[in-house]
Amino acid sequence: MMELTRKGEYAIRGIVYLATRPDDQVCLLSDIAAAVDVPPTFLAKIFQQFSKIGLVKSYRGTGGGFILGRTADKITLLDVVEAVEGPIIPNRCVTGGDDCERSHTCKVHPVWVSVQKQVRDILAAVSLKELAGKQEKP
Amino acid sequence: MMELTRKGEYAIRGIVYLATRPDDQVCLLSDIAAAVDVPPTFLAKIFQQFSKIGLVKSYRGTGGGFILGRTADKITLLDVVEAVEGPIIPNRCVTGGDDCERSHTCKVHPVWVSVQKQVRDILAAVSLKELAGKQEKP
DNA sequence: CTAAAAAAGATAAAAATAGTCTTATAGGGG
DNA sequence: CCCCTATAAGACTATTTTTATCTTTTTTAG
Ligand code: SF4
Ligand code: SF4
Repeated sequence: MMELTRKGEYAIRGIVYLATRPDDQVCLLSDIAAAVDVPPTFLAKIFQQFSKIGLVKSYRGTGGGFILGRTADKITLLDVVEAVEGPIIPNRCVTGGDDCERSHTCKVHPVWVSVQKQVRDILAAVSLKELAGKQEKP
Repeated sequence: MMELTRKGEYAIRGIVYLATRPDDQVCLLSDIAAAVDVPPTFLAKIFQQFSKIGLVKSYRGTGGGFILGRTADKITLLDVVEAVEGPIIPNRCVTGGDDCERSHTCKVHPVWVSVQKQVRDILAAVSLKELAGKQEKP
């Protein structure tokens, strides 16, 4: 259970690759797709989602492509995963909107709250900077 | 992402209810299904899976039904969830069988290992006894 | 023998996933 | 202005998974 979809996996690979490139280099989608071995049309959809929420910035037309929307240390794995997979919801009672009428008395409910928090915390603690292994200015 | 399916949710509800019953009382599937508001035929499939791995013990024929396969304190949420949803696999590189050829160098891989461990630990720490709120012998 | 109850397997509708394809839009260069 | 390149957006499709239901078989108490 709880498996990341291909879309999520592709999303991570794509944006991590982008983070390894020089900060100001506009990257072609086709180059990214080839580098991380993802169907280009599928990756296009993913990057469109990134673009909408500002994770990446896109340039159209000749010389166009993608760069990160903010510096790599300000983008976490949680940002990336939630961008394409939606929020981390281990069960329907932890959507924030209190979906299950049993949740007030249910002894299982707090377990899912805990799972959600732990997973979010782990993913939020990892930035693209670390994943890309960018070297600091000397 | 990572949402428990209805099957998983139903499975938990069903077996937790069973754990609230007196230890030696054989319960009808139809009673359990009604009590936890799950389609009886669907719950039947779920309890068949439980039965196969010994989480519950089934009795066929007249007077038949289900009881827990072992005491409630020896059955964890992890047991229940994995019984019907399969192992906790946050990404395809943490199946145990090392599926992704990138996993040796991939910086993301350890994150999924960590997620998997945390979730498993949380679920394994909760037993049906706690969930059922069984009272101790005085 | 018979009625009750779970086991097993076949079937099926609905939803999610994993893509593909086509058209529109924007920008740069000649 | 026209053409080439590149992303944006939306329609479309195939496959897989989920969520069941139905039917037949097996078991067992009485
Ligand atoms: S775990 Fe409890 S609160 Fe959450 S969906 Fe299930 S019954 Fe409802
Ligand atoms: S996170 Fe890394 S090791 Fe895991 S599947 Fe993705 S590329 Fe492979």
